[in-house]
Amino acid sequence: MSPGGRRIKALETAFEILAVLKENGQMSLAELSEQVDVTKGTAHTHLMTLQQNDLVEQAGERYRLGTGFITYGAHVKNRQLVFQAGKDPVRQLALKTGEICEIATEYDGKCVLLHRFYGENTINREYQQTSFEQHRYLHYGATGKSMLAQMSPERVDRIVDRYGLPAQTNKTITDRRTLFDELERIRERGYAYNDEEEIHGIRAVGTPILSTDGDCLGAICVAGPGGRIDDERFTEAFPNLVAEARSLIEANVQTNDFDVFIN
Amino acid sequence: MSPGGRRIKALETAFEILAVLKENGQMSLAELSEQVDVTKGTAHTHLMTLQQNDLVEQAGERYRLGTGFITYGAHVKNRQLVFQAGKDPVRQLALKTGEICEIATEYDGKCVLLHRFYGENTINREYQQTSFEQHRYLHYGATGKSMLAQMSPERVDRIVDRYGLPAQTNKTITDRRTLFDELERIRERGYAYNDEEEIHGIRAVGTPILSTDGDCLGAICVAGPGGRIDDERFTEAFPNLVAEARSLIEANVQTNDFDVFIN
DNA sequence: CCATAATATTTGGCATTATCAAATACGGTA
DNA sequence: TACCGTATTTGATAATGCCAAATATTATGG
Repeated sequence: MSPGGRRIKALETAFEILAVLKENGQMSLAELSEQVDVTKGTAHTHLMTLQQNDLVEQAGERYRLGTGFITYGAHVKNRQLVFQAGKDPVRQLALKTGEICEIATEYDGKCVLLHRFYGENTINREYQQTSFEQHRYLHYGATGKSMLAQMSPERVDRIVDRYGLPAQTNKTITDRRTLFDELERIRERGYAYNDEEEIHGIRAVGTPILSTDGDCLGAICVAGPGGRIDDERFTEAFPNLVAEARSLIEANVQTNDFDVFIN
Repeated sequence: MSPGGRRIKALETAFEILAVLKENGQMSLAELSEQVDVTKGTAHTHLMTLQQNDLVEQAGERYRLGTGFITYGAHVKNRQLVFQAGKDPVRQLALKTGEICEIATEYDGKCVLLHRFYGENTINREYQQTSFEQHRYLHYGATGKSMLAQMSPERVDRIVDRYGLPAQTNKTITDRRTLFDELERIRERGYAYNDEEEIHGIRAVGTPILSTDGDCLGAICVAGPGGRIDDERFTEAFPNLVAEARSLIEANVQTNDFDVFIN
């Protein structure tokens, strides 16, 4: 992951500042310089440079992350093939099911949530926006497991070695053997279940999105509370709808019927 | 804007790299070092540091911006009061009108698009995702003008001095006098129109969102193609629906019925 | 109104290091 | 195998990031 070589130390200091700001929301210069372990003067010069580039903003005496991240983030998201090809079909999926639908991709062995669409059944604060704020473990959810199922066993092993299989609920897969069996079943079925493995009471059905030459571009899922998702929807209706969306998206990927590199 | 003082030069170099990468999408080391005007060695060390922090990723011999921006961006977005308070009402607005609805805020005299909700009428690629990738001029649209209308004349003057009033279509406001008149009318009405001022064929109705003590937190709007938005909807239905959403949001802001700093 | 304190900001100087230039390694091609 | 065009690493040094201390700012209380 981190191939030996030099690093720019000043940049690493800046990253520490950004990480601490993300952690704490907003901080005074004194708090910040204490946490990051640099003098106030140093922290100040860094903050000024970051501010000038919109990655930090200052409200009174408090510093926090700036709106520049929003535009950079949008750029990265918009250049994800699976998002470009998937946004319309997945939006349709959310409308049809009335539930939450997500598009995700994988980076560095973790799950990156790209977009979430809300169907009409979904109510206020049923889902945490903060899922976007950190990459999640792949073995937690339907999108993650869909993507794991597309990887070589060696790659899966390496990911598990690196991150382990921490539990999120009492149904989370925490055992390597169980995980490999599950991935096998996902490959057979073509889609993945998540039955309260990440959040109590939440079920989801997901499927990977493959490019023409078989690369896994990401995954999609539909998710909702168990109260609204009975076994019929969970095992019949949703898998069919998800498969349908997948076909649409993969057709989009093939025809490239969208602009990936528009400016 | 840039209060005198020192800067971290290495950080500025990193920002140049990020900006060039955003501009060009993806680049080889050679291209990049040429554009940024540093040696390949220097660029390489920077890229390694950026990559280690997920702000850059490497695909073969090409570098591009990384998924770390997505998580940082989500963090910033989720901490915007207007987004937390507005997301549910504006989603409802999109469902009711069937059109596109947006939540935006202002930073540094520009418009920052936070979120866009799609009603069922909206079709594939009707709107550019790239609006998220850069801050837009405030005088272009309904959200921007709503926010301008809440500022002091001095502040508006300073913004116009700084950015000018560039045209986007032949209906864009390009004259300071006209702008001030328009802002006055917006204040009287309580909402702003955008009749093809930003994009040919697109009309929008927007309104600011104010905090309890009168600060402007941001703005919302509903937008769609002229073909679907006749004068009745434009001047009657939409203003009412937008006003209704505004009331809901401002009530949310007051009661703080959401978690801004959840983790 | 001044004194006090706690903050942010600026400045001087030195040790660290970001940078350049050049050498090396790597990957594809003929 | 030799070649060429990449990326990557390395050595040396001029530049600068950093610390420590000085100054400015802002808020608070008597």
